[in-house]
Order: sequence, then structure tokens, then C-alpha cells
Amino acid sequence: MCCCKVANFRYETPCPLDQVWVFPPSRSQKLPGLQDGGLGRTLHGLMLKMGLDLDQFSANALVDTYSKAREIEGAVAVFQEIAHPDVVSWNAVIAGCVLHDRNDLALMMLDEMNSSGTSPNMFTLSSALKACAAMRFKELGKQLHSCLIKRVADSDLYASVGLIDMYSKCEMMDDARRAYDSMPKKDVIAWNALISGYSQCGDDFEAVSLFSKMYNEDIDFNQTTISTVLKSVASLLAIKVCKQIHSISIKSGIYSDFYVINSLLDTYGKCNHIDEASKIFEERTWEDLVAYTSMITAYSQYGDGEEALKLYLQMQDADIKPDAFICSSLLNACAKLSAYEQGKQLHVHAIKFGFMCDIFASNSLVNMYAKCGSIDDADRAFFEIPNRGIVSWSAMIGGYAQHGHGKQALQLFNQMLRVGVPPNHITLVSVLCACNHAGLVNEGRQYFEKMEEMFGIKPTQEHYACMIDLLGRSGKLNEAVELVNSIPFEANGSVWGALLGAARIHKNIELGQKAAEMLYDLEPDKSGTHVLLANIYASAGMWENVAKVRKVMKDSKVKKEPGMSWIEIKDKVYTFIVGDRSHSRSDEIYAKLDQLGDLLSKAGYSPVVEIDIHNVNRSEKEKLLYHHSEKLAVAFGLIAMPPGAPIRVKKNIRICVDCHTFLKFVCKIVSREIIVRDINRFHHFKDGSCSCGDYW
DNA sequence: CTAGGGTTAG
Repeated sequence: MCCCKVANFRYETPCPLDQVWVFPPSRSQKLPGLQDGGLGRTLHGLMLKMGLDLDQFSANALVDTYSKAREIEGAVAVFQEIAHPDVVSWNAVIAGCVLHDRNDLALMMLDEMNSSGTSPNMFTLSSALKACAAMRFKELGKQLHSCLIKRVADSDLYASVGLIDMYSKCEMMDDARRAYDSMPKKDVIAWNALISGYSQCGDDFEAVSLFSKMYNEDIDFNQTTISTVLKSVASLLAIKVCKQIHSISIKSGIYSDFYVINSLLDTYGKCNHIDEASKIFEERTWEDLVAYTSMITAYSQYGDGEEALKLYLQMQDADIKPDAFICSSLLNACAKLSAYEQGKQLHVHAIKFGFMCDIFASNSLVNMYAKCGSIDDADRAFFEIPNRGIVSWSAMIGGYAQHGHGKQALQLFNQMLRVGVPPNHITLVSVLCACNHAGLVNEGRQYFEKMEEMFGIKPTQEHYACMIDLLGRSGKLNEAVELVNSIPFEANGSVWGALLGAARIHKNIELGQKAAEMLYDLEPDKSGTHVLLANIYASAGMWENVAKVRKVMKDSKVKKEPGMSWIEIKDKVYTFIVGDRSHSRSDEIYAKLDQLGDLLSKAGYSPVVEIDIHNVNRSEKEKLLYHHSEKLAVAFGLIAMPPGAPIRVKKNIRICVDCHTFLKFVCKIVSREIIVRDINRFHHFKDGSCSCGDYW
């Protein structure tokens, strides 16, 4: 008895698998058969011992056995023993080279074969085409094509597929298509090769259309067709097609193939249907790296870093060895979460598993430490990279910039130029950002004005936004406006947002209104615009306008993004919102805040109420301020972290003036370093002051 | 005795 799942129902029946499966199991599920190198070697040794001479037939078979067992040295050795290799001997050894990924050797053997006077046949040509495809040898591929036409009258399925594949891999889809069209009869493998070609060349639409044609015309497809076409479906983010293919593969009985299931999982993940992806992931019956990679990447990219990290642990419990790719994916997740402790552990794993020679993993490590607030660790990780690329340099310069270490960022930038690494547009955003956070107006202006001339990089939206922010903060509002007017393209939300921020700092109502108007058009769903404009009106005492903005906001159903803070303690990340009482140690947290409040008042602190659009009276407002999420997170850090350890908190919006002042007092009173990462940058509170110099 | 198409990927 066996239990088989076919289409949408389950039934129990004494059925052999082949009655149920429309398609045979894929190659990956077949047993290796007689491709046993050990057995081949034993037989070979036995024959030598017994003084048996190999006849041509046996020798060819032996070459083939070694080849299939991926023991290319053995195959070549036996081949060389053959006094007069025939076409089959050559074919077997050339195929072996290709199978062993020694395509260069395969093509050399082909050359030798030609010189020795043996003519290649279909078998030879199909192996040779595969080698050409792998090496992306266009010209040789074309020569093989003409050789094929000259020598062979009938077309051959294998050789034709070889041609389609070769032209596809050489990005010559028109020729691939011609090779396909000239086939008198096309089998499923030819279809698959063509679909795969379009997919590899980025013509995803054509790939999906071909599959749809196959399906509508009732042409047989198989597991390979499905996994190939899904790759294109994923690139197109075509969720409907993905769902259709999902049901097609269940109905046709091929939803049992590793490739099909992994492809579906990956496609759902890429289309941001995490729930469906995770369902497939949970229901799968085997463990493998690809499924974990797809799932972890999906979680990391859609912000659920905690789930990504959980899976990483689960993966190790399942005895799957992670690779450098997963490692860098997870480090990026830690960077997003500001999960410093988890990040450090991953660093240890990366060393243990030998991933530190991978440039992506080491770049991610620099980024992770910088984003987790430890610029010193980032620095160390950066200097340990032997072959720094542009991404490594940009990550480190960007890290310094976010921490407000403008001078170091610029020094590193100069060092990068000295060692001859040309900057890209991202590096220059970081450079301007460094000037911005360190208040280096003149330097910023110079880099901005000369970036095109010196580095051939035209300023984009981001560069303008950074520069306008810099000018605006330092009070050069007229210059900022002039710059906005000089932009040779339509400015986007980040540019106008920078101008609005500048208008708020310098209480410029007219400019604020203009920028806000632009932003309402460009980013109608963003709450920040309303809040900032209302703040500008409020600071000028224009209460009627404040009320108007509040009404607009209410009517348009735009909600203010709720402030949240995160703190990581041991292996857990704790989340806080304003007035949060959901934590098991809530009482202790509030007691700690009360205790701090007393100490702080004695030291001269009084709450700083930033007027905003909320209809709350002053004492309530103070209470709310007092329980802002970052204060709760810091208080929790103080009771739960070991004495003296720095406290790292991440926040999703800009830190308010009161919390900023509060933390300057706290760090002094408790003699602890407090590091807060807000939406824009890092604040290092130490000895009563902040690294941002109250300029943020 | 010898040959063709597939999943993760910064």
C-alpha cells in the first residue's frame, strides 16, 4: 500500500508510482546506476592483474565509466592506452571532460581528434557545443554549426538542442530561435532549451509566453519546463502566473520534484507572498540549502530579520552547512535590525566556516557593524579585507558618515582615490552625507561641484537631496533654493523633503508651504510632510493653519508612523512603543524611569516639549514624552544589560529634542555610553554630550 | 560502448 497525493485528493491504493506520476522522476531523483568510479577502478585493476588486454569495446566502456564517475584523470589515462582510438573512444573522453567541467580540455581534445584524422559525429558535436556554450565561445560555436550542416544531412535532436543552448548562452537569441525553428520535430527538451534561453537572456515575457503556448496547445511539458519558466515568472513578479503554475504542477503530478518545489517557493518569496512561500517551506519533506536560501532571503528582504535568523538556527539543527551567500544575507538582516549581538555571532560563524574570504560576506560584515552602531568593529572588519572593492570602501565611508565622523570619512575617501579605486555614485552620496552630518559645508560644496569633472559622475536626485540638506541645515536657504531651481531634471520627493526640513529648522513658512505642496503631489501617502508643515506653523504661532493641516491629514486618512524602538539583549530583540506596558519587566522599567527622573531634575533637566499637531495638553504631553519608546528601551537596557556595557537602541523615526536632551543627562548620570540609531544617523551619547553636536 | 534542457545568487 502506498499513499499518493494526486491533484486535490488523497487516496490509498496499491499503486506503483509510475501509474500515478504523469512524468518520470527527474534525473536528480534517479539512482546513480552503474556510474561507480570505485567499481570501474577495481575492474580495471583486475583486468590488468590477469593480464587481460582491453579490446576496443571494453576500453571505450571503461573510459565512459570513469567519465561518468567524474574521474577525468582515469578516463584520460585509459583513453591514452588505446592504440587506435575510434570515434566512440574520442566521444567518451570528450563527454567526460564536459561532464567534469573541463571544457577547455574538451575543446583541445576535439582539436586533437581532428588532427588525428577521426571525423567528429553527432555525439562529438553535441558535447563540443556544450563546451562552447559553457566557455561562451561564439565563433567556435558558429564553426561547429557550419560543420554540422556540412557533414550531416539529417537534423539531430541532441545537436539541435546543443545549438539552441550554445546560442542562448552566447546571448544570440535570434540564432537560437532559428536553430529551434529549423527542427522538423521538437521534443520537450528543445522547448525547454529555448524557454531557458529567453529566460537567461532576460526576455522573461517571451519565456512565459512560450510556456503558455505549450500549455494551451497541449504540448507535453515536464519538471524542467516548470522550474525554468518559474525563474522568469519570479523576475516578472507575476504572482497570478505563479499561482496558476502552482496548480498546474499539482494537477499534472510534478509537484514532487525538488526543483519545482524550490522554484515555487522562491517565486512566491520574490513576489512578496511570504505566507505562501513559508507554507511550501514548512510542508517540504527534505532539507536542502536552496530552500533555506530562498526563504531566508525572502525574510531578510521584506524586513523580517528575526524570522530569517530563526531559520538560520533551524538550518543548523537540520545539519545543513550554511554558505557565504546565506551569511551575507543574514548579516544584512542584522544590519537592518541593529542586532549587534546576533551579528557578532554570525561573524564568529563566518570565521569558523571560512566565509571571510568571500568579498560579499566581508562587505556585509562592515555594513553590519556600522549599522549596529559599532564603528570601531566596522573599521577593524574593513581593514581585514585583503582585496577591498568599491563596495567595501563605500560601506566604510557611509558608516563614518552615519556616525558623524566626517573627517575620517573624507580621509578614507582620499585614501581610496590614492590606491586607485574609482568612486561610484553611491560613494559620492556617502561623501556628501559625511559632509552633511559633520557640518562641512565648504567641503561638501566642492565635492558636489567637481564630482562630474573629477570622477565623471553626474549628480542624481540623491546627491542633490544631500547637498540641499547640507545647505539648508547650515542656514544657507537661498543657496538651497537656487540649487533646487538649477536641477536639470524633475526633482523628486527626497529633494523637496530636504528643503522642507530646512524650512522647518529655520522656521521659513513660505518655503515650507511651497515644499509641502510639491510633496503632497509627489508622495501623497507620506505622513511626515503634514507633520513637518504643522510644526512650522506651530512654531510661528499660526494655530489656525495647524488645525487646517490636522484636518487635511484626518480627511486623507494619512496616519503618522508610530514611533518604535528596539533593543537587543542577549539573543532577543525587544520592541517598545510609547507608553508600552506589554513587557514582563514593565514595572521595573517604569520604576527605573522614575528613579532617573528624580536624579535628572536635580541635575537640571526639564522636559522639552516640541509643539506638534496632537491635541494633547501640556502635562499629558509631558507624560507621553516621558514614556517615549526610546526612553523605555534605554531604561530596560539599564536594568537588563551587564553593568558598564554600552546601550544600543534603534528607532524608526527621528529622535525628538526631549529624548535627545534626556539621554545626554542619563549617559552622564549612569556613566554609560548610549548609542541611538534614528532614521537618519547615529547618536553616541557620552559624558553628557552627543556625537551629533546637537545638529541632526 | 559515446550526446541535449532545470532551483538560491549580493
